[in-house]
Amino acid sequence: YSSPNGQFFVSPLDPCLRVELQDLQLWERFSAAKTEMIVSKPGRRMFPGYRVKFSGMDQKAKYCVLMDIVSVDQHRYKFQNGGWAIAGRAEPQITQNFYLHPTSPASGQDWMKEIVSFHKVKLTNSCEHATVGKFLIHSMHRYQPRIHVVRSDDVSTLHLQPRSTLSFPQTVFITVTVYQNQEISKLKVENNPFARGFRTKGGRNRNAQST
Amino acid sequence: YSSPNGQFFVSPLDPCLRVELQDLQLWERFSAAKTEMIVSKPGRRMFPGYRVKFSGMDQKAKYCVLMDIVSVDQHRYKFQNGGWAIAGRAEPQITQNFYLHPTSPASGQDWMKEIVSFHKVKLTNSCEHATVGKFLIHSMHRYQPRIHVVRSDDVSTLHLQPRSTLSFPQTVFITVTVYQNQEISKLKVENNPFARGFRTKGGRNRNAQST
DNA sequence: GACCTTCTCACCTACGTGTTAAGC
DNA sequence: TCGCTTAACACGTAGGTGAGAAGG
Repeated sequence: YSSPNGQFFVSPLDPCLRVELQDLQLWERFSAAKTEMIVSKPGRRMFPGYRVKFSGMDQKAKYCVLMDIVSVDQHRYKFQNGGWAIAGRAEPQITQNFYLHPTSPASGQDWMKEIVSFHKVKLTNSCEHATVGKFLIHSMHRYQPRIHVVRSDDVSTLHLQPRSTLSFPQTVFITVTVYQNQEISKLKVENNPFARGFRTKGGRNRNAQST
Repeated sequence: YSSPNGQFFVSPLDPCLRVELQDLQLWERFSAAKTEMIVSKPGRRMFPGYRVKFSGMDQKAKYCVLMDIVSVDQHRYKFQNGGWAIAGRAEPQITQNFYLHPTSPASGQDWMKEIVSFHKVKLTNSCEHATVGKFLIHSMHRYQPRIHVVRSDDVSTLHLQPRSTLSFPQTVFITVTVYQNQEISKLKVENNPFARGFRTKGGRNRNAQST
């Protein structure tokens, strides 16, 4: 279902619909080093932020857009000798929790007008802190963010309706409470504006993805 | 339709519904000095923030809550000799633009659970900057914010459905681009946390309304 | 000890304030 | 000149960073 470069996704349900992952180069640099995302009690944003662009929607039809994060496999991982290794069976997967993008419902025209951003969602490992916009997931597990598109403006019956589900392999990540791979923390510091305080005095990368 | 102290409002459409203005004392101190609100091109928040509390809703019914801002009279005003005076006819009123509270639609139970805040809405005098959550209004005119409650979860037909409309006389204000009355700017500085930098070194009023 | 989590911190981004001076 | 608007500014609030120490 993907285009040659993996940037676009096509849904069998809605063959015209196209979804394009933003900051693709950045995602691929992280992915090549095995992306890590911090998970914390109060919740931590993802970096890079999850942002997509839609095209091929019916301009006048109404759509809802959702996001969720699902397990990629049944393993628990550990970082050992500079690499990731399997370290036993996964914790039982927590019930999927969909996050409805606050623009929902909106017309295809509105969705396609500008980039749709999920950069404010947070990852938490604490049930008590798991409120709307926070995904409750386990540390040391591999996850995949996904996008769901539902052609409807009835928010109350979304779960009953057919949906197009799309995911980008570049966005798979392992959750950690502290970064394990120095290459990852280096990429974070170099590209996340909020971590600018940790950059070496060189002063490059002033134009990276803004939040 | 109001309770003796003007704090509660009752709708003929839904006699059980009660709406209570928050920060009533603060609003009344501003109102006594003739409230001014800054209107700017990029948009300016109101202070005090517009916040209400609902009670008497049907716990399980679905409601949408909207806000708008309407002209109080047909005059343009000017500040002269320490007071406000009429200075000609009003500019033609701009088409009413409803702001749907992002919690909509939600159950009565959800609406009554916590204070419903519109403190993030902004006032602008520029068509180009008038996006969702911004009210386009004229400077030097008098306005009244209002709340609308619609018993429905169908966002697409809200304008066709019966609504309960409520307004608090304490929240009437005159728009300005620069504060005219020193008493108003003093009240703003003393009570708005974001203006703390302009307070005299006394350090009082540390516990005023937070945004 | 080994491994992972939690807390606190300095340092940033982002943006809400009234004031002031310049603009029209 | 007068009246009003705009833009730049210093100074706040609010909250997003990874590092490092402490805890389990």
